Amino acid sequence: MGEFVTQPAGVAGGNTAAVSSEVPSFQPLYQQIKALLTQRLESGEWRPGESIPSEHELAAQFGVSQGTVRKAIDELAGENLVVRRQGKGTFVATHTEAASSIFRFLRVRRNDGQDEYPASELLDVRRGRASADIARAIDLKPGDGVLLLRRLLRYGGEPTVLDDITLPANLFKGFTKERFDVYEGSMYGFFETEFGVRMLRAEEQLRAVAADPVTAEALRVGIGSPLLCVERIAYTYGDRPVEFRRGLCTTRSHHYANTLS
Amino acid sequence: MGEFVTQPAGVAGGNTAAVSSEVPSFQPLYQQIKALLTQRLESGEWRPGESIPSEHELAAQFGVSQGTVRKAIDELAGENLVVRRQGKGTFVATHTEAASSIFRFLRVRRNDGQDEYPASELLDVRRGRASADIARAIDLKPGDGVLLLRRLLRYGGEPTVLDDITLPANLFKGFTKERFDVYEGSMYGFFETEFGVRMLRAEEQLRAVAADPVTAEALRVGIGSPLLCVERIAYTYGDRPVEFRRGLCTTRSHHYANTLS
DNA sequence: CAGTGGTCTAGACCACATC
DNA sequence: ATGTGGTCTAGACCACTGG
Repeated sequence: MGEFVTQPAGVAGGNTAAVSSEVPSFQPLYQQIKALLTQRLESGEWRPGESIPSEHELAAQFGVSQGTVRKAIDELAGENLVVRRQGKGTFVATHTEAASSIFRFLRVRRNDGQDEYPASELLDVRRGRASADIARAIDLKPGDGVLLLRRLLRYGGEPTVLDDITLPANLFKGFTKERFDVYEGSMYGFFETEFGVRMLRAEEQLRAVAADPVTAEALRVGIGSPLLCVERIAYTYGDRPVEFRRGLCTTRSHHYANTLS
Repeated sequence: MGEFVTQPAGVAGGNTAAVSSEVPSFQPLYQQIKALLTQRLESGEWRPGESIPSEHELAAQFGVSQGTVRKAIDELAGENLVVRRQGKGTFVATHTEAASSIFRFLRVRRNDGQDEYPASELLDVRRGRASADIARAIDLKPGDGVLLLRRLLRYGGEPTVLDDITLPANLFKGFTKERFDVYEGSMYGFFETEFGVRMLRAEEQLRAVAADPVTAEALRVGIGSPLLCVERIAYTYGDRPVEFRRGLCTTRSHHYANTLS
């Protein structure tokens, strides 16, 4: 046991003597384990929805106690990289499940409180070059190839959100409207299964804007009507940004829900 | 040791025999400890900013191991009821600290990314009766006495957010504009130190609306301009709602920031 | 039944803060 | 030097799932 250990194992905190001015200057064992697991997750060693080895087995692999592995996995579960299921195992998180996490990246809700999953219609797929703004947002060079999607969300048939989505072209080679239309499920589920791009986290900025003519027609509101503007940058492993999205949303019979805790 | 234990201690999971159809049918020891600690926190046994007993001492009091107390406190810290400080102790969370948690309930940021704490001006304090809507929102009976505050937030002198705040009158007896004006710090800090009401969690609904004449003048925007409308219900211990708030926000040079994770 | 995650213990030692 | 939270261990037992 312990032959797979690539980090100073068995040290139990004895690694105080950092060479020079490093920021952490001390890293708990379970953080090292977590980093190793994250690496293996990112590498695709286990696919989304599959189970990873049991805590016991990982403990043996790394030559540490089960409690230490447990703490590492606890953090991964807290970051939604992984899902624990008692009695069954620990599974790589996936966007392709009807689990409760469907609304993790979808904050637009009906005012009456009913949970309704909207229908998504892809209106347009184009290829283009990143503007300076977009390039800065998703860490590209201006002029890099991007994919431009326009997408409409309908709640109960009512057009509610018009999204403009920008993706780095090199990560989504072979993207076509037809391929998306055939796919059943959420957009992030599509990205995950078809292109291996997993969205883990996102930051959003919300503003109120006046409806421009094109959006007004798509959402069936008057020109100049107030719309909620939601700009999102979504990140994958290593906090690398891989999507910029600008959504315009009618809030006649819907709202954006958020919890502060 | 162990004489303070009020729950089946030392059982180590042996409490399977629930009498009949109860929902949990089994509650981990650390959850019971957590419930006891929450109770003592709510009772005011320790005041905000004060330290609670050490893990070692609590373990002795409850007659359980330190690891079990630790897990209970971990969850309390996760819910921001309590703050851990290595080497110093565990402290009751407070809104009256310039810590990083100042922006926990303040999501309006400048577009340029600079963190600026806005100036707050209380424009009006009135007493009134709860409308049916408000009563439902904060769990009052229609006609119950409420406190109605109007408050303006300025960022760099620029009027940006106009808040209408409704509070149950019985929890805020003796509230006056003068008392607030004298107080230094955030509104929730004021509620906490002056009235013992601690806001722990909030739910918000965001919409885009057109500026009415009064708001337009206060925020120096044109009538009908799009404004971000933020409705909030804030909760204290036991998830009891104790504040309804409706804020209207210009998003010319500001935005509402949110992280999805 | 065996295998998995979940709880709990008792004790050791480390990092940090304070005196 | 002491007391605090933070890490780690080795092992036991429990709850849940599935064959």
